[in-house]
This record gives sequence, structure tokens and C-alpha cells, in this order.
Amino acid sequence: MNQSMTYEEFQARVGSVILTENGNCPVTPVVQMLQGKWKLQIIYELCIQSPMRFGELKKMLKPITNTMLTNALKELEGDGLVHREQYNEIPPRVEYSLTEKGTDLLPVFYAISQWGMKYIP
Amino acid sequence: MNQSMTYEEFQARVGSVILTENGNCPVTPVVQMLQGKWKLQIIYELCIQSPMRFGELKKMLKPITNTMLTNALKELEGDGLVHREQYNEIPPRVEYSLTEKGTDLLPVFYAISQWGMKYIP
DNA sequence: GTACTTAGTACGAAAAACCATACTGATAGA
DNA sequence: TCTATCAGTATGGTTTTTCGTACTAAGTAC
Repeated sequence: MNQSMTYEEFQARVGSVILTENGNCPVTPVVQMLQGKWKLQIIYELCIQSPMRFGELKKMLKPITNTMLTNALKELEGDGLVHREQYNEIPPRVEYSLTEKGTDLLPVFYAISQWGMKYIP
Repeated sequence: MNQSMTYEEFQARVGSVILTENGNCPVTPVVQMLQGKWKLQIIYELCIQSPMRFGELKKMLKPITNTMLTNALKELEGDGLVHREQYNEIPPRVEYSLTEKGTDLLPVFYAISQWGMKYIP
């Protein structure tokens, strides 16, 4: 699809699919999934480099706290966007990477960034 | 662009543009703009029918409170996504509609809904 | 003069998100 | 024995969102 899709074209294609009334809207839950202060940045870091260790992520997202990073990663893992691989070594090593479900979000990010580049100065 | 764009293709095209480090990321502010419990649903209602009066919107988003609807609309207007037209009548009449900037979000919603339809059961 | 209409405001309470700081467990190396 | 490493937990506090309820202004119809 191109950037200049009109409202009518969109409506014609998915108009009857996006429904907020009965809770079947396929957009709202996605945005909800990406909410929170850190999730997008975590996904972005995992786009840049993957896999990444907990400590590496923490370094990249500098002012983040252990708690927030842990929670965000747990939720992302729970939503199936991030894979957590734990190695039983001492000191512990845990590596995070994007799942296919996670990388499938890239077209979304691409569309958003197109809009952002047009409208954000 | 198509739905099956790979990570490498995305990186090749916008890899150097999306930057969280220096705050120039064109994705984060967009998602931030759409955050909040009601904004997406308001935009959706205005996609379906436009213009809409305050009371009509309120009826559609049933459990929403006056305060939340007012705040969300003010922020959407402030972000330039929604246009507010006030008629000096009694009782008052105010009509809301999407701006071009707002309708330009439709490709984003389309991309999201593609993802959603694939992954949300 | 009373009730009804619409598009909000005002204000306080509840809930959710976020933050700061301290702490743990298991081992390796000095 | 002492210290360092790593991936988190625990706990309590602050800030931001959201909710609930009551209220306003200005005119119109009765």
C-alpha cells in the first residue's frame, strides 16, 4: 500500500473490520500493547542489535530502572513480541531478541515513521 | 510498501532515520500522541462519521465521562488531528472532524490492523 | 417562572504508571 | 575471606491518568 491511500480506499478495504463497538477492533489492542514509556525503545534497540543482554539493554536505555526494564520485558515477552533465553551460568546470562511477531511490527513502524517525517519538525 | 517487508529492507530504508538516542525518533512521538484510553476510538468514530457533535461522540463512546472526552478532544485538536467548529447557537453546537493530518494516519491504522488481524484472535 | 437543551467546568477520589533505593544468590578470582 | 559480576526482587513513595459527581450559561418552549 502507498502513503497516499485515501480515507475512501481505506474504508472500502477494511471499513467493516475495524469495530470498536463490539471490541473486535484490531488497532486498539496493538497500540495498547505498545504503550508505556519504554516498550517502543526496547523494541527499537532489539531491531538494531539482537540478541541483547539485560545489562546491555539497560545501558542503552540509560535512565531506566531495573524495575521498569524488567516489567516492560516481561510484558513484551507475555505479548509474544520478545523472546527470553536464559543460560544457566554464573554470573547469570539472559538474552533478549525479537520474535517473528515482533519483527512483523516493522511495517507498522515504517508507516508511522512516514507520517512522523511528514508532520514532526 | 507491502506487509511482508523484511527487517533488512526496513533497516535499509529508514535504519538511520529512527533514532532514539538523540530524540529524533519519528515513531515515539506519534505513539505518544495516540496514547490515552480514548483517542484512538475518537479518531475511529470521526472516520466513520464526520463531522460529529460533542454529544454524539459521547453517545458512541458510551462509558466516557465529559471530562475525559473534553480533554482528549482538546489534545487531539492541539496536535492538529481534529478540527473543532463552534456555532454560536443556543443550546450550543460544536462539531468535530478529522483534519488532513488526522486522515493521513489511516495508512498507519491500516498497517496496524493488518498486524492485528494476523495476530489477534 | 419553570423545565429542558448542549457543551462543557470544577473538584476530589481512585487507580495506574513510574521512580529510587536497597537487597539477593551463586560463583569466580584475588 | 573479601570483593566483584549479573539479572533481577522487594518495598515504599511520587506522579500521572482516569473516574464520579455536581455544576454552569444562555436561550427556548410551556
